[in-house]
Amino acid sequence: MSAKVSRLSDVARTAEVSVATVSRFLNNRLQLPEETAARIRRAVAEHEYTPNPHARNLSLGRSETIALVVPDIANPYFARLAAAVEREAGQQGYALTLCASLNTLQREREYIARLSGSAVDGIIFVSNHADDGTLRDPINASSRRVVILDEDVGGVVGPRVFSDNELGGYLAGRHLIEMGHRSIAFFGGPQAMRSTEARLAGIRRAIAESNQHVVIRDEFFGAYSPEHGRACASRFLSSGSEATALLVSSDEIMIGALEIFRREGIRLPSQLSVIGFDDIAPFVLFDPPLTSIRQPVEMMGRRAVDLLIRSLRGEDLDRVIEYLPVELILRGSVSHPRAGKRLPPSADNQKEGNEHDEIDA
Amino acid sequence: MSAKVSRLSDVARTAEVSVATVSRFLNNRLQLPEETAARIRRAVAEHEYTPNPHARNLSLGRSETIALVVPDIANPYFARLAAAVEREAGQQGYALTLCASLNTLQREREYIARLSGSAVDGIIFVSNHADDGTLRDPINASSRRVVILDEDVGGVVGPRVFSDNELGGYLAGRHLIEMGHRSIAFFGGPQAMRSTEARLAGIRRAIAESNQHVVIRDEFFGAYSPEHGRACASRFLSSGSEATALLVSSDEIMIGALEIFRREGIRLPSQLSVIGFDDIAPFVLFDPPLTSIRQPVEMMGRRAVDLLIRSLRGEDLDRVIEYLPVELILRGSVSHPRAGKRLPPSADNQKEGNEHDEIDA
DNA sequence: AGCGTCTTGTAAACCGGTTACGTGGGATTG
DNA sequence: CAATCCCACGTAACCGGTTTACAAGACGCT
Repeated sequence: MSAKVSRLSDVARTAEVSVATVSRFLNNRLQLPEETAARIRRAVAEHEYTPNPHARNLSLGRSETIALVVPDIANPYFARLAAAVEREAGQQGYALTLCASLNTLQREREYIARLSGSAVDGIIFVSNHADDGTLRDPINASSRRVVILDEDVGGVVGPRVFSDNELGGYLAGRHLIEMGHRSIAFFGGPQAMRSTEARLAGIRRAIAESNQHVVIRDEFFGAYSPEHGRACASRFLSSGSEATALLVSSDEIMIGALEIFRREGIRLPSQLSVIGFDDIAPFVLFDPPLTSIRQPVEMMGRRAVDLLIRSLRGEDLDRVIEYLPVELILRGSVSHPRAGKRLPPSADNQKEGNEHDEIDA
Repeated sequence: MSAKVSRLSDVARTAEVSVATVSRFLNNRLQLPEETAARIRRAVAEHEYTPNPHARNLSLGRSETIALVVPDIANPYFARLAAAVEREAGQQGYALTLCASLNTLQREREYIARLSGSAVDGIIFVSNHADDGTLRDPINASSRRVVILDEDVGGVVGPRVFSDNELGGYLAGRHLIEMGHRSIAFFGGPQAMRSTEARLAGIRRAIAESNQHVVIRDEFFGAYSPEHGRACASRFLSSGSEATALLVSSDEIMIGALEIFRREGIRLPSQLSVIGFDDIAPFVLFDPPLTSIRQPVEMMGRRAVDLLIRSLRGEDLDRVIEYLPVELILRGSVSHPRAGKRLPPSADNQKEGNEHDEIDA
């Protein structure tokens, strides 16, 4: 089938020069008189020569490959991130290998270990669980070759890129307060994480600036998962909370929460205003269309790649942290608080469908 | 920072044997008396030795890495596929490199070229546009190292994994007919593609089996994109089509179409019943929850990896084609056809929200 | 004693590039 | 005219593994 692949030496022989000459010529490390250059070009074409990447990697000590470690690629948020990272990496001449950590320290460490084995040149590292310290040391040990993305890992030095979570919390909080809400619930991610803290801090700043008496009523923390969303929503409803508005810290949590609200016949936004976070899912088409904080996912991916590659080239980026701006996307899931009292969940107030509330302009 | 990484020779020196002995011992190609074995094991541990992958790859001529070529990773459908592929590959000891083709032949060919350069051992190839023949030859030239997934590429020999698109069309068609629809519209993918043809063929089989007079009214073909979905929906509405039901060939197309239907105030399912295809997006939460054909995405990914790896090991799988079963997920977007006449689109029948129809059991 | 056969191991040739160093010859310079 | 420099390229040593070919010693057998 495919003819034997040609090697550098084949080209050299045909061009009647040494392998060194061909290698250096092809890598632009050598000016040659046009005649010789043409001979080499002709030989390359004739043999359809492409350098063997394994040999090149071994010789060069690098592979022009970076790894992206994410908890789960099927998650649309990480998928978008991965797409952006792949794109930018590709443009810079790097291939991308994909690693799903499933949020386990075990696998995360394994992937970092690939660095020292130099299977990949660098890693973009996204985790979304708290670190017990196990991650910090191996990451720091391979300094200049890791950038942290999306969620901080305590104690590592090195370039980091995040979305501006505090701003997200702030924008959401301000909007809710402006709409008249005075009691706000928060379905957060894992408690110990910087992003969760920052979002909460943002809400608090909005409260402080408002000069109103606003309280954060029900704070629930847990995994970025529909399960956690369902749990939050159930606890929220059965607590009989007086909160009239809700900030939900991720699409995944939102999806779970909405399932429960729908099942329990909670009408949005008249009985409860909600704001999402991430805005990756097609929230325009939800019932109602969801107002949401949008994360700058594409830009995060690109910035991370850029920092990593510059870092690999030797720049000292250890102190750089980028916070990329989020946006508030206004849709139909926030209204003024109304008197519509929510019922605690029970077996018999489940409805087949639910009515779509009118939306306040 | 990190101490110099150790090489095989370091281990050999410490263990007081030759490198060949260590290598063969570590690769289980040599039985050694316990005493020697222990010395080597101790030396390995002491040096924290891991073989240099580049050297290994060069020597072995393979890299235990496969590539997944998809049009776009951000697309949740491909993201799910990628997750499944990564998972299965990882379990079989293979790394996965991710390649976004953006549906361009140019890039698809580049990625296939990486095979002959042996940057990767094999490729799982997903395209979703028709091939003009350019793909067939390079793929066939690297036989035993490519598996085609999800959408056929004309003329290639080699293992292939698809979902059972014909069955999908059939299940959708049968359901619609059973619900009383006699005029069905079809928003398809690209016309020339096998998957599109198969789905249409499925509907036709359902019609034939029904012994009813059923017609397929508006067939629109185009890209798997929201834009195409919007275009389909606009043309469909302005054509004043009499179709009472609609099969939409992908989540992406559906998302675009729903935008238009919503904007034009079309009520689902009373004015129009719809069935989706893919069922990756959280359609439960849509308005109304969407009935949909679900593709066996996880299984497709796993099967593709399995076939590829067996193929790499030399098995002759050139004739195997797997069709994996789809399911019909019943939700709320299909009802009996009603008299509710749809209005052609105009500037003044746009509504802010839309009412949620009751759903027929 | 002589011989075949394990066992245990070594030396060296690969894999296919990159690159430090060297060299012959013509042009330039003191 | 010798010394120097530059051009155009060659030689060979890497990179760090795997693997083939082969050898020395132990052991058993005749």
